[in-house]
Amino acid sequence: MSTTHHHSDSLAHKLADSGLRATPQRELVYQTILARRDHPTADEIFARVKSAMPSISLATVYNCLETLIDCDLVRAVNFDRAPTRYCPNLRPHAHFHDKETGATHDVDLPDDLLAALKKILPPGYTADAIDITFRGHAARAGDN
Amino acid sequence: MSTTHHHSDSLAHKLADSGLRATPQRELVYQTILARRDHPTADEIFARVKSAMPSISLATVYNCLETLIDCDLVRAVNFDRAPTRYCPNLRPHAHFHDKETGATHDVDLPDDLLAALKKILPPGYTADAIDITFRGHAARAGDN
DNA sequence: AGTGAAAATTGGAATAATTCCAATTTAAGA
DNA sequence: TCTTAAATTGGAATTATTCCAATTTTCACT
Repeated sequence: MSTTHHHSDSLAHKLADSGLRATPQRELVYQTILARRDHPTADEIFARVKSAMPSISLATVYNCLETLIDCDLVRAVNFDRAPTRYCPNLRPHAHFHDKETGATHDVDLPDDLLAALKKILPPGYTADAIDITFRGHAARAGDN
Repeated sequence: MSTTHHHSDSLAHKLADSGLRATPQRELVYQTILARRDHPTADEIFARVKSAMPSISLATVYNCLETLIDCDLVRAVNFDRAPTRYCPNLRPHAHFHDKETGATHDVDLPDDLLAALKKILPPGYTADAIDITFRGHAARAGDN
């Protein structure tokens, strides 16, 4: 009925498609990533999830994340050597990493640009995935 | 006189520009990265460097790499959570990571594409750097 | 050439994200 | 209900990297 419900269903289906089970831990981790799309780390997800399910372990959070990634429900995002962050945006997009605030924003990637990118590959090379990360800063209110 | 010599000079100059010293360790690490542009890890660089200078330590290799990066002589390249790799190519380029062989190739990035990429940022966002990584595979000789 | 201060190197300990593992718990089907 | 495979759990292990304190080197200035 609710939007949340809708997402749970899609989770259950996607898991079933891969022959996996829809456990409470997996649902919770998924809903938590969906609730605030701020690219949390595994530790942050663990912290958020614990209040609703105090018995969950960090290992399980890692396991769930791996499962969600395998089912293409979540993407892992890496900036340099920093802890991996997790992103529920499945559309093709780049990431903007703000050096000053540490925040991460999604930047939609137009189809034509994606196509242009693939064209710069030498013949014989096939890209299954492209990761694009901008690093910089956003003008703050008051900047001029 | 030699090409190698030329590079050493540029190293010394770039270091001096930043008020840093051109030590034998820094020269050697830099020459080693330049000798085979195969994006080695710190451990690999350490192994290659030890034969010419057995007394060098891994900590020094890390220190030298950090220095070279600060002087813009070398770029750090990260693929997912794998160990950082080091790249002496200073021109704007993307990286192609071959899943099958593990090899990394540079892919030159045309100016117009770079410009097009910067245009997708929302107003107010400024990118100081863009990292682009393709993951995929290269057709092998014999593939059809 | 000699000296002193700052910078660089070194080995080893410390850190931290992630993975591994063996034991227990849970779930789904016969 | 029973069986079996899958999932979860806590803690140990791994590993790239950073930190640290002690030593060595370098450079500028006499």
